Amino acid sequence: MARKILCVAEKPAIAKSVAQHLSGGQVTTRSITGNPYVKNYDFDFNFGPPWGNCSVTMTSVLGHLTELKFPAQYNQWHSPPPWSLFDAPVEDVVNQDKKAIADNIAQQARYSRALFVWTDCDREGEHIGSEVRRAAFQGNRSLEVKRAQFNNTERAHVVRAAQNAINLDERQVNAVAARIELDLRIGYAFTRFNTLTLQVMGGDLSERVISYGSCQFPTLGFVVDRYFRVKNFVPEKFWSIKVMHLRDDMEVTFSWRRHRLFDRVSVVILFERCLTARMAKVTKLQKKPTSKWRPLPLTTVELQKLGSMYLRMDSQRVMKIAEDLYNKGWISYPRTETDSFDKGIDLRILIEKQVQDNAWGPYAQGLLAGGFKWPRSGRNNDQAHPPIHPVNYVSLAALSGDDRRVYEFVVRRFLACCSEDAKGESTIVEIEYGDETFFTNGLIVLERNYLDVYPYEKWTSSQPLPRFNMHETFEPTEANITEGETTAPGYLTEPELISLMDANGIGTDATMAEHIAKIKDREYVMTQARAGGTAQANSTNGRGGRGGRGGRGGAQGGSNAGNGGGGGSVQQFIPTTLGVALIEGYDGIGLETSLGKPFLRKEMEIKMKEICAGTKSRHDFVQETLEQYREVFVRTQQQVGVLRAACRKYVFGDQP
DNA sequence: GCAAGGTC
Repeated sequence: MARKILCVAEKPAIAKSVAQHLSGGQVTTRSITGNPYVKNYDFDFNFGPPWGNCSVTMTSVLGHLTELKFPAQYNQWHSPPPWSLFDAPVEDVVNQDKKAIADNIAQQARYSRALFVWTDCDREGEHIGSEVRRAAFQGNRSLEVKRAQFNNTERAHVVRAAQNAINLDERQVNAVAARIELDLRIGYAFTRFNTLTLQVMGGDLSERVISYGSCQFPTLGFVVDRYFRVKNFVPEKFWSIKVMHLRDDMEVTFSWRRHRLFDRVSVVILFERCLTARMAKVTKLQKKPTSKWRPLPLTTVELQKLGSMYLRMDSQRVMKIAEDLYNKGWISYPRTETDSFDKGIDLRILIEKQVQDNAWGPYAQGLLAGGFKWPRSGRNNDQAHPPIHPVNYVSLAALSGDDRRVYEFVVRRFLACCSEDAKGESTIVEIEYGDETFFTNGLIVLERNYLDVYPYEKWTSSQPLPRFNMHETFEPTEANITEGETTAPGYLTEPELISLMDANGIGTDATMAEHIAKIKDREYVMTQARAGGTAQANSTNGRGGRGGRGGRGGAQGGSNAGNGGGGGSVQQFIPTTLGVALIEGYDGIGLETSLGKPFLRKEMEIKMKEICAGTKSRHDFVQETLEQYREVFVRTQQQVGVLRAACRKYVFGDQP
């Protein structure tokens, strides 16, 4: 065997399954000294030209290998002063707990011709690849470095990746290197500044760390923003017209096309015209097929949102359980942005494994017997992992409490994805009455399809509608003016917060739950059960004037959550006085790029993409961004009184 | 005593 090649994956599980596939099962496993998780796998593989048949050692890291740090002379908080961290030297060091892993790589590199990087195909993965390269060069400077491109560990795909390796993408490496540097400098500088300038105010502020992070602050900002919208909400009166008609012992309520108006006099005038007209006329009678779309393949963000909505677990708990289920081999990798299945994956085999279950087995059987439909494709693909799906069957009896509920959700969601949409027939009856238009909807659910295996969503037939004829006229049984008042939105719930973070590029699928936990831990926010225990998100905003059958039907792809089991009430986020003071303080500094808003972080994300596209250099990006934050820093220092005033007002309750 | 990002 002429050549030896070293392969390094991002995590042990990938190293193991890639080794299995490439070796065809002929593999020797060795433990390494100093780390219980990482293993070395030895086998032979033919990489094709120019490498040919090689002896391979496949190993892994555990995520990032190195960490960026300030030198020891910057360890004190007071001096050198916080602002010096903007251009202090930084050094890239191997974490103490990763030392053994780096040494293993260096050692294995010593007799290798080439290093093949098998980290995840995303930006962070590319950077981890560069960290691996550095470790390998410690053992062998003349190593050739290649990168395997793969986004799942299906056998043929892995073999193809091994035989078509490319080079590391230095642009992606640079983009991440810049992010790491910026997060470190800015995070440390503002954390020290906040803590030092506010702790001298004493009292409740004297002992705490008042951290700033490019993700934690915008996350807090969302919570505070909603809090003020609730607090400052002024109810507004509105009026509407409701028409009722009794026919064949069925009572129909027609809703007003205008929905509602905020001016009573206008409504009275329009209403009187209706009464004067006396007769209503059917102007539209439409029956049409409608459907409720089956869900998309499951991503991490969606799992976290729905876990909170359907299972009443906070996002950190859901992720912890999902990781557990993954490590035990029941479900696929739980951190993914991908919401479409690769054409290469054999979904039927995965469905077959679920046939043995008592609860959903028969449904899975039905899919195999002809009900199967290839899942919808969403727009997101991280090019690294497939959507979350069950990979092996485990009986619910073998799982405990919350594990059971998460596994069941993942399975049902997967089976629902592979099903037909629910089908129904919707009827719209529209009438003209005076100068106004009113309508009513009817819905008959004809085929439940995916809903049979996915009880988390509800779609039910409405009360039957009596028969109407086109152009017929009739005198409505009753018509009156209804009155209502807009209601305040609720405080932010976890699914809403995750949606906001996702939409604004705050954190990644793997870290969103951590940022939320962090601002709780720092006592910037607290959670509280929503009074009344109603399940739904907010937006009960002004339903006052709507009548009976309105609003049903045709809820395509909407997120109408059923309560889907899992009692308890929704948790909502309320900022503490400190949380409010920080956001209001920073907003009060008067820069449009307040640290409490997501804009700066969003801009960072855009510029990282530019680096990856080759239209911006790492150096320019770092300098520009540091300049932006330095300006915020200087202004904040000058106007530290504003920040302190906000703390006096909220934390100490002083009257301004 | 500080960040965010990987993963166990």
